[in-house]
Amino acid sequence: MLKFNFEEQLKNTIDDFAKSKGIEEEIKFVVEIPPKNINADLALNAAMIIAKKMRTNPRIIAQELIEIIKKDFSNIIKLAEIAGAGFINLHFTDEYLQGELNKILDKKENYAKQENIKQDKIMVEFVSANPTGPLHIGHGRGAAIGDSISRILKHLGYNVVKEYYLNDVGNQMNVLGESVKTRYRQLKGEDIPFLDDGYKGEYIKDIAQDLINEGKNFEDIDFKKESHTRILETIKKDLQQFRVDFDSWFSESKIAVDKDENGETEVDKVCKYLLDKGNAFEQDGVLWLKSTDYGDDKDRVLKRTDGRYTYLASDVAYHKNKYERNFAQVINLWGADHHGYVARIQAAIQMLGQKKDALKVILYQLVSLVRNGQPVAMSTRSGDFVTLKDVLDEVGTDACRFFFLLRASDSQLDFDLELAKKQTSENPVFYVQYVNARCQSILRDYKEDSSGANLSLLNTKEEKDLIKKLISLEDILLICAKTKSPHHLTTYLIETADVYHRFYEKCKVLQENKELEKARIQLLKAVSTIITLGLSLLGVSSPSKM
RNA sequence: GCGUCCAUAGCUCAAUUGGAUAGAGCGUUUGACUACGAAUCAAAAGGCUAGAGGUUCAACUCCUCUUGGACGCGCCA
Repeated sequence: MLKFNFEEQLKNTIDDFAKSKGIEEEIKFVVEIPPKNINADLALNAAMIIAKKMRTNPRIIAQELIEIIKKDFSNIIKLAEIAGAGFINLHFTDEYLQGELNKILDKKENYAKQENIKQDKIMVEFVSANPTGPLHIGHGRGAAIGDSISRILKHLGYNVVKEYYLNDVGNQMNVLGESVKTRYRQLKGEDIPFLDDGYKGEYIKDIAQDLINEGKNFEDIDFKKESHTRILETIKKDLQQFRVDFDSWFSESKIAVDKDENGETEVDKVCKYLLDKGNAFEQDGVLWLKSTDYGDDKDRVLKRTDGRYTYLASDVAYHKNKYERNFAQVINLWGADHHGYVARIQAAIQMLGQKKDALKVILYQLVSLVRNGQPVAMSTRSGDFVTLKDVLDEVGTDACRFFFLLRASDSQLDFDLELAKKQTSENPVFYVQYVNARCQSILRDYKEDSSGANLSLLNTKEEKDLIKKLISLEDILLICAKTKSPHHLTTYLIETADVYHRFYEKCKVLQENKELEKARIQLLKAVSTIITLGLSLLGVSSPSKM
């Protein structure tokens, strides 16, 4: 724990200092891990901010601040120096680094858990693919991101619920049933045309064929129900293979079909509520949501002339339900093709009395499949998309998840199937997993007790760099939580692997000097802990042999 | 036409959300296995951050315009 812990500790010191200079406002300084080309453990920008308010030279302020830091934090900071325009660069004492290393060794897989975190309930809603077909590769990216954010938040100590919203009512389910029914009849030899707007994928025929094989009477088959159930089973199986499990499956029928004692659904009620509050209005036989009041560029239809509700109406009721379940924060993962939807749902939750930031929508860009640098067709003529399962069967869950988590969600992702399968350093998954394999190959043959090793013997540059890298995991997780972006963790693991392999080249672990050997064994244990923990938060395994 | 996101090394992408000399991996070139796993390491080359203005001590990051891409724009879900 480098940055955030230290920021906390410094806050009072800096505020007092600012007050002594006659500044009453809060100083919004940051402590950061400096760019790679800077030789320092942490950098502090407070002097520049204070100097700006005082209209004076930041380097003078920095010098005064340095004296105070040296005095107050001598146990943590061994060197503080001015750099650049007025940055204060800080270097940790060896004792501090060893202490943090010990924390990793003590806490093991519980390292970086936060003790004083707010116990707010957070919901992460993701995938939520319609049960009209198997998950495709795009759903996979959403699943990986949503699941990893949840794992990270959970690890830090938040109370997280992962939910899948199931759009299992509405016309699409009828179309699904009819599609299967038509295929069934065609397979039975009837010469009938397929539906114009039916689902054309091969999986529809597969379901029809299964139903035929089961030999039930045509009249007895509820095609809609059978199709829905079977597809949902497939989705659940795929998610299981992808190591994604949901805490909760929320069916749209709960809010759009189920009625209370007055014969009203949740959708009926929320629309009435919005109408009463003046957030909705009727015009030309249509019920409109006045979303322009909250920044949307058009008002949106809630209820059509034929009396049926739109998808939006369900979604508003669904979000109302989320907040009724006391989620302080709601995170939704949507494919970027739904971006037009953000403004209206943001508008809706504000009408329901929530603050705008009670809902965070993470949009992820679509995935392009590539094989050896050449684009792969994403859908076939028959209407099948490349399914998540196909990709999982080909490259494995580890590689698939890691690749999805490699990039920021708002950048388009090229997924190279051949690269993901490679077992060389070109493939970052193996590069990182190899670290643990190397550690374990030494550790499993080491029979002595290394606890109580003298960690101060770890004093080469490679060893110290490695320790610093390991103990910054906590900061990385906090950054991931703050930005809701797990890719920082992926990048961190690759960097950590890099630092480890460098250490490994330079510092032999097993050797004559038994005291140093012990200390390095302890370091290996810490590396193994951090890599395993980090990968597990991405949902990736870390085998001890590869 | 309107809107959202994007444009960074040959390629794929980072840059801790306004901070220092813009970093990685791959690819390329050159080295390192009679030491714990060479699935590795060391070194080099590679950049006017698409272009033009602006805001400020400080801009890849914020604002305006231009160019080029992806995706939206239904009383579909």
